[in-house]
Amino acid sequence: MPSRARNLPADERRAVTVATVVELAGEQNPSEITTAAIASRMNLTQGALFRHFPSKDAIWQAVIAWVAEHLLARVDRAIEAAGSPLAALEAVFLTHVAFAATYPGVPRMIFGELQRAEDTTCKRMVRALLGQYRERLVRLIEAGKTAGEIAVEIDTAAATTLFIGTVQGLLMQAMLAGDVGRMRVQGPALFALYRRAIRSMS
Amino acid sequence: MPSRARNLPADERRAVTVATVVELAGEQNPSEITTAAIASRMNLTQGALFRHFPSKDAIWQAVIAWVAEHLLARVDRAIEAAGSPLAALEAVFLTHVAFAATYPGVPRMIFGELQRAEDTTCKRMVRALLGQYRERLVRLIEAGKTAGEIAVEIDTAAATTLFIGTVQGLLMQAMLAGDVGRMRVQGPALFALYRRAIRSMS
DNA sequence: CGCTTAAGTGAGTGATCAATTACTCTCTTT
DNA sequence: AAAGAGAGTAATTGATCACTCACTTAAGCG
Repeated sequence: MPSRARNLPADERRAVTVATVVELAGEQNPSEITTAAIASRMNLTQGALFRHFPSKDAIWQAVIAWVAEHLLARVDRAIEAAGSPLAALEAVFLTHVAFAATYPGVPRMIFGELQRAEDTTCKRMVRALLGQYRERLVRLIEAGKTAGEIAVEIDTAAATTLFIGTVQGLLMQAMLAGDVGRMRVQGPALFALYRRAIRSMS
Repeated sequence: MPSRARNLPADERRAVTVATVVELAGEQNPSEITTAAIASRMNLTQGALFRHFPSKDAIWQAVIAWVAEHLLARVDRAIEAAGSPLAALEAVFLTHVAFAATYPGVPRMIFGELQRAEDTTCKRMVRALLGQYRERLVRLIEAGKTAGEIAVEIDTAAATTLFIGTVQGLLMQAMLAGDVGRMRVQGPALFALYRRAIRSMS
């Protein structure tokens, strides 16, 4: 969202920068996004960015913080609105898929950070985000077991890994086809399979 | 595998180069591997690489061709040795996981290529590889349906996506923990969940 | 209005990287 | 043993990138 307004206050400029990076990451390989490209999209000179961020890495940290905040907020809202643990899992799944379809750059960034070998601040932030996400899944799966919706003999850790992998598979399919919109269409069929994997045999 | 021999014949040098890139990709972000780093690992000067490859991109193409050849060969061997479609699916799964654990750089490369937005030769090769892989999965799942091992009401396309996603989830878990070895341990539990998702209810 | 402060400009700088090139070394073949 | 071909060296080139800085412009406030 390139604003026409000039001389934005610092916090707004930072927010616009984050939004711009998310937008650019949806169009190209995140690791190839240059500060010049970010600035150009914002109708700004490249040097101006460094008035608001001490380094390019700081920009990435701000972006990841934005993602963590918004994704987890949406997930929590989906969980609250659901009537049962299994319904909540489905709502989280569809929320996650919708988020990825809305901001296709986000999964690309997450992938990119994870495949980095060194333990950077960004990678640690991504790891923390996934940890919190996984925490919520564990809680739902355990609740589903006591509610009788999910088979008690299921390995909870494996079930969370499969949940994330299910989203992942959908994402990879979409990246292959270059069509993020199809994710929303294929999502329900994939979750149906996931439900078969974990449901109790009543 | 840096060879001590100097002045290798061209085809051997190309093979060593591919092996070196696969090795390096297991240690660092593939997109950050420089021609200087490859050469240095081979005890060679950077310029020498360009005697054998016209460009850096050509090196990547050779690496992806190597991956496609070896991964598919292992998968096909696993399928042939299995006694039933469902057993073959499990064998493919474990083979894939073992391959990723042996060459941790390979999934990193695949991810990296897929998240590239432009339609490069490398990305097309990765897409072709995944297409052939998916073809084999479709064949096994259809065979499993007629054999009564897999529920006929399953969406075959979704089942292949889930299969790949299952491996994917395992990989992401491993990349997060920085421990590729644990993949082999957690593999069976994950495939058990996948089996629950697709098996027939006899 | 005038002054202060924050935001933005635009031309750098040094580092890094893929690719090139002129030259040297090392095999193989006869 | 001589010679030619192929493999490797080492220095270089041009492009790109993150980051800097002296200067200019705009916004807000008494």
